[in-house]
Amino acid sequence: MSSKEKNTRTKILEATWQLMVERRGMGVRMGDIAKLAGVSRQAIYLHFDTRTNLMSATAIHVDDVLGLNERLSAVLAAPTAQEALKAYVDVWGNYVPEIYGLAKALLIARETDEAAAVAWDERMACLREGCVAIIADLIREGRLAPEWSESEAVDMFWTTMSFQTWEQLTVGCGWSIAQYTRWMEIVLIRAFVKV
Amino acid sequence: MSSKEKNTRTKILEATWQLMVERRGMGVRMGDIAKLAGVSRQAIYLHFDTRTNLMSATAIHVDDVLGLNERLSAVLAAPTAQEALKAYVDVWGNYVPEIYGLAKALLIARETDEAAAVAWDERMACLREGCVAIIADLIREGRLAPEWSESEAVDMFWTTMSFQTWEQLTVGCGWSIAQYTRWMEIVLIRAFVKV
DNA sequence: TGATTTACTTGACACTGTGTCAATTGACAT
DNA sequence: ATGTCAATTGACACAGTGTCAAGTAAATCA
Repeated sequence: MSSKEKNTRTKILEATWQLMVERRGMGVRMGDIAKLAGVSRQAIYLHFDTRTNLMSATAIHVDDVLGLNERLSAVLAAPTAQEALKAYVDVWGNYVPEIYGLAKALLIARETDEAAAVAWDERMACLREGCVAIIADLIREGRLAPEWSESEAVDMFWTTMSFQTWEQLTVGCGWSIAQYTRWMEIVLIRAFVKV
Repeated sequence: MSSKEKNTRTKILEATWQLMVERRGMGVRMGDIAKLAGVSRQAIYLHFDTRTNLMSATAIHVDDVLGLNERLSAVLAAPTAQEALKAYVDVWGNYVPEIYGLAKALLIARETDEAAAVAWDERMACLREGCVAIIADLIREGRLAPEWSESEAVDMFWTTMSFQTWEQLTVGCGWSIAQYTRWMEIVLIRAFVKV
């Protein structure tokens, strides 16, 4: 029953996803989504209270389908913290393009909408977990540069990995993903790993 | 004539500034600005085409009054590039709170509005100029870490100094300005200065 | 077979905030 | 007196979200 016939809810989520990616998160109206999903605009409101609600649900759906959690946590199995850090940057750097439009929309909605803020923070909390794990590993290996407290190191690591930084370097400065990961790894290792 | 009696244009700009700061850039309507400026809503449209236009003009006005350019370029007189870098982080870290609300609004408008994008990019170009100068000084002193190309170093420096990074560390992680400048200096010096 | 339920459609409408327009006022200059 | 400039007033168009009430069509149950 989960095979060919998608239910309305899923059709809406996937239409939203597609449009958000296509238009990089901009100018996606409820009516557009309804049309693409082959459903009436009001049907959307039968499943999602508000636009923001729909965006949050879509973000969760996408992370679910693409398996961000699995991808990120697989990385923590690396033999050393330093290798885990590098792999982490790789996974994230290559993941962001797949969610760019949606993430952008959520980030903008975040400023004016509580539900969007919660949805965004949940996504980013997942990223932060990996940062926590990697810094903890560095400490365990005795290789965290000594000036850092654990929490400050996590904050800085997480911030450096942020969506906005990714965006400014790639979209803003025209960097390739390869450039992003290369320099990111260098900066992070210099910042956190004792020489 | 420039003394006590402000002209309408200036009254509007200062009302906008005040409200943007008070409300951190959110929910500031044209009518609110008009009321605070003691002027009709339509008077605003006599001076500024659109809301975004007003925001851009306000941003320019504020940078002008606060003298960001002077503050930033004063820094470049430091004896060494490394000291200039530190001073640069200090100036910027302490400047951002003064423009936070307005910058935030402009950043959001940037996504949907060409004029806002231009205004924002102009502000950030000014920040970038300092980054260019400092990296150039480092090269002149032979102290830029050798893997960096000049342009990549500037991109990374500029991105690390970005408004969004400042925001995530202070507003998001609860850091003080002192924490921000301390760690920022450490990360940047490790990233760029040859040991 | 007919009654009820469930999911969706249709079209109209309220609301918010931006931007437009036309008619009007008051001050000041010639 | 007349013209002009800056601002006011109130009405309105427009876009997009969210609401509402009535209607339809298929599935489920008796």
